[in-house]
Amino acid sequence: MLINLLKFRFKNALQGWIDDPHAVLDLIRPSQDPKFGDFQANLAMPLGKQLGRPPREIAAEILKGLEIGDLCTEPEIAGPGFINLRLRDNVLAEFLQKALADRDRLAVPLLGEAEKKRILVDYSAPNVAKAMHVGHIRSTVIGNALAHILKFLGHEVITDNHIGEWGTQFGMIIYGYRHFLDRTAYEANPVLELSRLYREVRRRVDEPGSTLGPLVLEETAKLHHGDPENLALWNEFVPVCMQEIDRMYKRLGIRFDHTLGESFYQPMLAPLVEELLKNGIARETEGAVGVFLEGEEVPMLIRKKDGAFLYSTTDWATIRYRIREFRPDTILYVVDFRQSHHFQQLFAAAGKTEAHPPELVHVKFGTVLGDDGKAFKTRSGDTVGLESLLDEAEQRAFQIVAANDDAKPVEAGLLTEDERRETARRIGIGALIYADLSQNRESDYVFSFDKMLAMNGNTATYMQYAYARVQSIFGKGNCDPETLRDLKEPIRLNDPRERALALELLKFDEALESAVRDFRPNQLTAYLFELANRYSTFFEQCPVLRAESESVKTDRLRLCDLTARTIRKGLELLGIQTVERM
RNA sequence: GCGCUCGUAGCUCAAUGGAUAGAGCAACGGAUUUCUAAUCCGUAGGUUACAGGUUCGAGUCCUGUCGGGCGUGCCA
Repeated sequence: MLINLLKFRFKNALQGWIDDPHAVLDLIRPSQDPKFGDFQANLAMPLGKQLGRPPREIAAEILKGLEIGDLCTEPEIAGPGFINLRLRDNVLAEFLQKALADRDRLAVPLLGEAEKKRILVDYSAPNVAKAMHVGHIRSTVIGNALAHILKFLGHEVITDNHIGEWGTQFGMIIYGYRHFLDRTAYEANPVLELSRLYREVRRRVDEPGSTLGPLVLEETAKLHHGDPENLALWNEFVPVCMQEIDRMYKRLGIRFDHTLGESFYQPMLAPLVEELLKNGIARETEGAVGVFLEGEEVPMLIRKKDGAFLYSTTDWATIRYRIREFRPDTILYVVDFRQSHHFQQLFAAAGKTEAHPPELVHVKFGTVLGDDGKAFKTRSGDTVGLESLLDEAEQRAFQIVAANDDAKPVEAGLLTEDERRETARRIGIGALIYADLSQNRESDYVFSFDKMLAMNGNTATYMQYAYARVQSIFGKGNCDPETLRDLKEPIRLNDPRERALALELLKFDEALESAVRDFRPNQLTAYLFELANRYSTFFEQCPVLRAESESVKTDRLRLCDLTARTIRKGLELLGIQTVERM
């Protein structure tokens, strides 16, 4: 909001004597340091170079033509030619009032029709053969957050969970089921037993000198060819696995518009390969069928020599189906970076069959590592199950919630047992989601229970706490925030802490935009942390209910209300809930 | 071998080519008869792996070296 206004004014000032004002407008940014004002324009340096004149001279000239007096105090030229801008308090107040009055969007503008896109987000995509583990959480929470933010900004978003239930892993399970089944264990907990069978077969296949590999592949091939017995087993296994997976999504508060698994595309695979063979895009190679792509050493295989299909085949068919069915402008694949090469090939391949392929983006993320820097495993060599992680998060949160509640004076009003449990659930799950989202998604991260479930410092809890403290003020002051939202009196910002908070509140829209620009939710977590931080400082230094006058009190309450709503909306977009008391 | 990717404080991580590289944790020192201390204020901690280069300006871009991770036709 603020920055766009400034850009517009600069554009007008540059019009006429600069060829392409748009190229340099991105150099208007929030200041890194408050002493450089609220915003800084860094465009005089490159323009100076371009025009062969001293940057400070250029900056002065820009200022001469810049009509900005209504928005900012007198701009300063500093250093090599930075233009430092400080907004007038009445301008901040005006925007705060707009945000306060906007019940749904906090004055975050909706995208114009021209900028709107239809975006399909492919994320989570668990493998039903294996129990969901800590690695799955990344795709799930990142995809969910991106989908929410994109939608809030005005894009049309379609989410699709591309469940893995048709690959070689099923051959392993079927083979395991026939040879190593523990019937009692299966009846007690089928998913656990299937997942054990998977690991068991996997282990045996990987043993040196093992002859199991071909037998396992044969089971997969039989399934793909419609063998009734294997199909019957498949039909038995998938629903129980899906129940398990759905339970996780429910706990995480995640829903998909579509859940079209690999098997959904199964009927399209054979025709696709035939078509590609016929039109010469694919050809036979060493008994298999592959597509030879420019610049690639090896072909992308789409049919094995035993006739079974590969994930490239399914993914290709999926792209075609999505184009036909959803007509997306963009498809995002929120998938582990180790599949980079696969997507690179797939995207290139899709370009061969689709006349106007959508923009295809691999939103890749790093691996979850152990202390040793290797892919994360527990001591027993297993990955950490997602369910036990969720359980532990909630348990830890419960301990802290209960301890804090007990420590409160009785008159503060204790939580009921149910409230404690629900509060712990929101805080624990929130901590887990936040720990993941707050990292740059492209880096690997070292798994640590303590870090992932931490509830101090830069965590969701910190924001939930700030939110709860606002609610507490409204409760104690017996004030309905609704009564503050349409006040006409301008907000006065007399204290530097008030002003710092106000300025941050007005950057919400920019935080959202930067979170989707490079598909990095950590841009939003960083913003929310900064916001909560400024609120905490304000909270310490600026009494609200005991303010020196009624008008100061009202203005501070308005800041409190907008802070709470911004935090709640921000967390909600990340898939994290707030609590009224904690 | 080739390709991709990463290397930032003791640890975990930030930083759309912009000014003096920032947080959290850990450490140390302060603040509480509280509008909720799950907090705040402060101190300390850096040759951004190394060497060149491009640029008015480089943690960021380019080249090389060293080190890690991943990928490299019948898994996903």
